[in-house]
Amino acid sequence: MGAAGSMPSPQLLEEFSQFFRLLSEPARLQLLCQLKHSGSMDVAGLIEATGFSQSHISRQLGQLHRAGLVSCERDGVRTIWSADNDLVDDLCTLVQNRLRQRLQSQLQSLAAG
Amino acid sequence: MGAAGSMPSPQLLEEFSQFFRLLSEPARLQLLCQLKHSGSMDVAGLIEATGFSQSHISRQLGQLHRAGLVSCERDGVRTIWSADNDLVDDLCTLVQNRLRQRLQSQLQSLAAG
DNA sequence: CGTTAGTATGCGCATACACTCATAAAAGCT
DNA sequence: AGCTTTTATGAGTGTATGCGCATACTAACG
Repeated sequence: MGAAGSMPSPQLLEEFSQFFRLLSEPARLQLLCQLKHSGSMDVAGLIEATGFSQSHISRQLGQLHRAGLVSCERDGVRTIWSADNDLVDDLCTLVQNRLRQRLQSQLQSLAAG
Repeated sequence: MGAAGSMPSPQLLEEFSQFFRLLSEPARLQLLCQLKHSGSMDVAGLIEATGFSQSHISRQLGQLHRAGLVSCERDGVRTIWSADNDLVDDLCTLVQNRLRQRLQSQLQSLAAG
């Protein structure tokens, strides 16, 4: 019943949704996880690991970079990318817990019903 | 440098991104926050609060319902909707902290540079 | 039944964006 | 200077989906 916190402003809602949109693309999420997993990689490594095209990877990394989720340093002509923080991991962990919890309750209601 | 956790499976990545996609739409996020804020509402109230069309609200609530983020109970011919858990609030809080932290560091580098 | 009120859905339009190809820009080597 | 390698970007295409209009379904009440 009774309510709780205050409503976020429209601008904040927009920022939230923009951020979540970044994570709503499997390719971007995969790139992020790959960088987390391997520490830091160049684009050739990401092409090898994901099978995506060079231009696709470059664009997705650009978006993640503008959002501050990855950082890069140039090594001569190459660019070495790395994941920048643990936020995405934390978000995924929360979501995964929720998914598990949901499947468990579905399992229970299936057994009970 | 050294790596950390293991890579999520492709299926899990797909589930994560599908979930985040749900939150990547300002309209859905607004509906969720409105329900959190007001406790529970019927569609008429949501139309009033958001200005969206009835069909739009019905569709978005349908998506949120399938994901288990909102629940509904029928009161005669009307349907009363309510937000189902705190996951989205927790996610938004994490993202908001990150946004604030990022702006603060930008502010610092502006003052320093 | 018919009528009315509330909700879900088929259809269409417009826009956003992932993805590719081709090409430009950047950085090193000779 | 050119030549090579690596990354970024302009242009185009196709698909997904937000959103509204109209309509069909569902449930109460006469």
